[in-house]
Amino acid sequence: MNIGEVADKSGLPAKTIRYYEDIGLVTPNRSDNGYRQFRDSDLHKLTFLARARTLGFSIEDCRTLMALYEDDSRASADVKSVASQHLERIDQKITQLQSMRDTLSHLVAECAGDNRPDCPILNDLACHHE
Amino acid sequence: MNIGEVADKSGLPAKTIRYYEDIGLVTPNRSDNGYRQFRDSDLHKLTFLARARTLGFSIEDCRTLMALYEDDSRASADVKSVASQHLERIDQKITQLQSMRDTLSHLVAECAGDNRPDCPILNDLACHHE
DNA sequence: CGCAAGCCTTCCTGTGGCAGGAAGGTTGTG
DNA sequence: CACAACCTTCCTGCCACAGGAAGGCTTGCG
Repeated sequence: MNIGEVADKSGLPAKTIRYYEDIGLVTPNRSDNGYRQFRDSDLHKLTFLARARTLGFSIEDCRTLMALYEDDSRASADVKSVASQHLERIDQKITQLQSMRDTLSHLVAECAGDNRPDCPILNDLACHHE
Repeated sequence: MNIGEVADKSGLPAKTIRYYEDIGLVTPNRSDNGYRQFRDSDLHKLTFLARARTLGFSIEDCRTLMALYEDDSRASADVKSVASQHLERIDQKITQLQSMRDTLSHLVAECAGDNRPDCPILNDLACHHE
C-alpha cells in the first residue's frame, strides 16, 4: 500500500503518517521508486495510533502503549497506569475549563450586549484580581 | 518600575512581559541604561492581560479586548460577542474532553491492572474503529 | 577600590503535533 | 505525449511562551 491508501484507511492525513515515521512510530519499507510501502501490520499500527490520539493520549503515551501492545508478556497494570494518569490529566483540564466556563457565563449573562460602553466583562478583567 | 517589579505585581513572568512587548501588547519606555520603564498604566494593562489569560482568552482575543477596553465609545455588544465565542469554544472543548473521559474511565474500570497481559484498554485501541 | 550578587539586556533554540507549500520525481490515462 | 494525480524531501509556521547563553548595569560590602 502507498501512503494515500493507508491515509484513507487509517483516517490519518499523509502528513501525519510521514511525521510518525520521522519520530519512529512506524517504519514502512520503501519501493524501488522511493515510495513508502505499508504492510497490513503498519496499517494496523496506524489505526491503533489514530484511536489512541482521539482518546487524547500524547505521542509519547502512544509510543509506550504501542510498545506494551507488542509485548506479549506485558502486565495490564502498566497499561492501566498510563491510562489512569491520562484520565487524571483530563479530569484536571475539565475542572479548569469548567471554572473558566462558570466565570465567563456569569459575565456574559450580565452583559447587556447593546451599544452602550458599560460592560461587566471588561469591569471584571480590569478589576485587580490578586 | 523595572520588569522585576511589574512581574511581581502582575503575577506574570518577566519572560512573558517581554514577549507581550514583542507582539505589541504593551509598550514600556526605556531608561538611559536600556532597562524597560513601566508606568502604572502598563502594570494595569498587564494585570488585565493576566486576568484575561486565566479566563482562557487567546492572545488575539486579548488584543481585541484591550482595544475595546481603551475605547470609551465601545459597544458592550462587541465585548459580549468576543466572550460568547470564547465561551462556545470552551463548551466544545469540555464536551470533547468529557467524551474522552467517559470512554477512558470505562476502559480503566474494566482493566484488571494485574500482571497478566490481557487488557481491555489495548483491545479497544487495537480494535478497528471506523 | 575591587568584587560578588542580583538585577537587566538581546538573541537563539525548543516545545507538541503537525499543516502548508515549494520544487521536483513517478505513474496511469486519454 | 501531455496532463493529472500521485509520491518524495525540505523548509517554514503555528501558539505562547520557557530555558539558557553571553554580556551590561547597579548596589552593597569589606
